[in-house]
Amino acid sequence: MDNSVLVNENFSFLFEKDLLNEMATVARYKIVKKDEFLMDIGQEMTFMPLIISGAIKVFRTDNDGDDYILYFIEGGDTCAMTLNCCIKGAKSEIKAIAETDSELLLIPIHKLEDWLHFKSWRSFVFGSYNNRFSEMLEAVDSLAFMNMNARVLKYLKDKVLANKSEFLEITHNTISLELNTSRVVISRILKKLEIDNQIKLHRNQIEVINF
Amino acid sequence: MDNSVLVNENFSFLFEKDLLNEMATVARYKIVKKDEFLMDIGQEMTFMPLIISGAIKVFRTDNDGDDYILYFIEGGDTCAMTLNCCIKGAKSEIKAIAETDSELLLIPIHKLEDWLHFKSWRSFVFGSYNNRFSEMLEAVDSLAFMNMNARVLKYLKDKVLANKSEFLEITHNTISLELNTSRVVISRILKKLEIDNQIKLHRNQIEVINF
DNA sequence: TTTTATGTGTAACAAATGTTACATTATTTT
DNA sequence: AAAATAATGTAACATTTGTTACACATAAAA
Repeated sequence: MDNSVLVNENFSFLFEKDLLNEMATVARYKIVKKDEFLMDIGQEMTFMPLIISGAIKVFRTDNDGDDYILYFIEGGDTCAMTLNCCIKGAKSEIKAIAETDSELLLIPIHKLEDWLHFKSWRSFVFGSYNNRFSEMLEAVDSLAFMNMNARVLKYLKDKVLANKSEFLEITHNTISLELNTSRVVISRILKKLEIDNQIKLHRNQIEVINF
Repeated sequence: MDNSVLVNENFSFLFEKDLLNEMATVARYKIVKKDEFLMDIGQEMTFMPLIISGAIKVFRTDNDGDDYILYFIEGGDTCAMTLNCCIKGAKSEIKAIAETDSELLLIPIHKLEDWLHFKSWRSFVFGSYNNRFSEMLEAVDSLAFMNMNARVLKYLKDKVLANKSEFLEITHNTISLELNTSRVVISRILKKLEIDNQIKLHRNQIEVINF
């Protein structure tokens, strides 16, 4: 399948015709497998990823290497940090990892600015910023206003959306790493959620109920 | 003092001549006093505030009306949430209050998009997004990785920068409201910081030492 | 000047979250 | 099949954060 078909099939509802044509000539198609790194802290970006299918998870990492998950990005969207990097030639402040096998369209970063004369591109860029900003606010909401119990449940529900499945293949330990807490805390909370009939626990799998 | 002088005196180092001229014709000068509201959650924005002098503090509020301070914005900057609102005609997701008496230049929101053909405006807009995004990340860092003790100290130091003074006129109760905790917790931590020689406590005033 | 409201200090206790330790089970490796 | 590894369950305890209660000091209002 050539770029032109790919671009038109996935983004014709988002962008105007001239932009789609330009995109087809400069974009590069890429497949990333689950858990593959897209971007790490301090890394300089050379492209903007547009997500065709799948989902990406975005983390913040502290000096000790501890992670905290910020949000998931799904199809038809892009990562605002990349947007920033484009303009400033700066380094990434976040870490992005494929949540599922995903298809991406990589756009050279200088195109971000070049394409601002396209109305649809401006809407897309500012819309993406807006979405990322809202997700950052949600991350703050969780941390500032919710207890661990509610945060774990929100994490699971967000993950269901990103994976398009109520059956999550994940271990308690992984959850504890992504929420920067300990495995025992997570196991305790998950057990409470199970007794409360919100999830069902299996080895390596959590089923989210009544979603 | 007319608008033209005002705009040129404060933003000539930031924007190109043509843009400064356009700005002078549409901008409105406004003074806000300490603790005055600039923006509330759910409110629709009709202008972008550029900060000439002073500082603004930005909060997130939950459904119970509890606040959490996100960051301070200082001179020569603007609020990214306003930027979002411009494009989407959306409502504010944050609350902004004058931290000190401040001078603002109010720009009608549709200008955000109109002026994107100015290189200096694009840099400013994307730069502002970038700054706001970094500050959101800092807010997450505090919440996800730091204990209350460190968060209070960071809050005080940020406040020193915003106020350009190591003598902060503030009560323990106000701090507790802005960090969404209780007054007793704050008093306890402040006392520890004082014993630790990082601050000095007075009635209605905290002095931050060795800044 | 008396009264009232506000700000701060601190003890005692409660609740939430984090840690250590170890048992049990399932899976993978040898 | 036996041994090693990984995932989960759970008790006991430690630490951090939040709550209640009250004393005392200062400032503002009557």
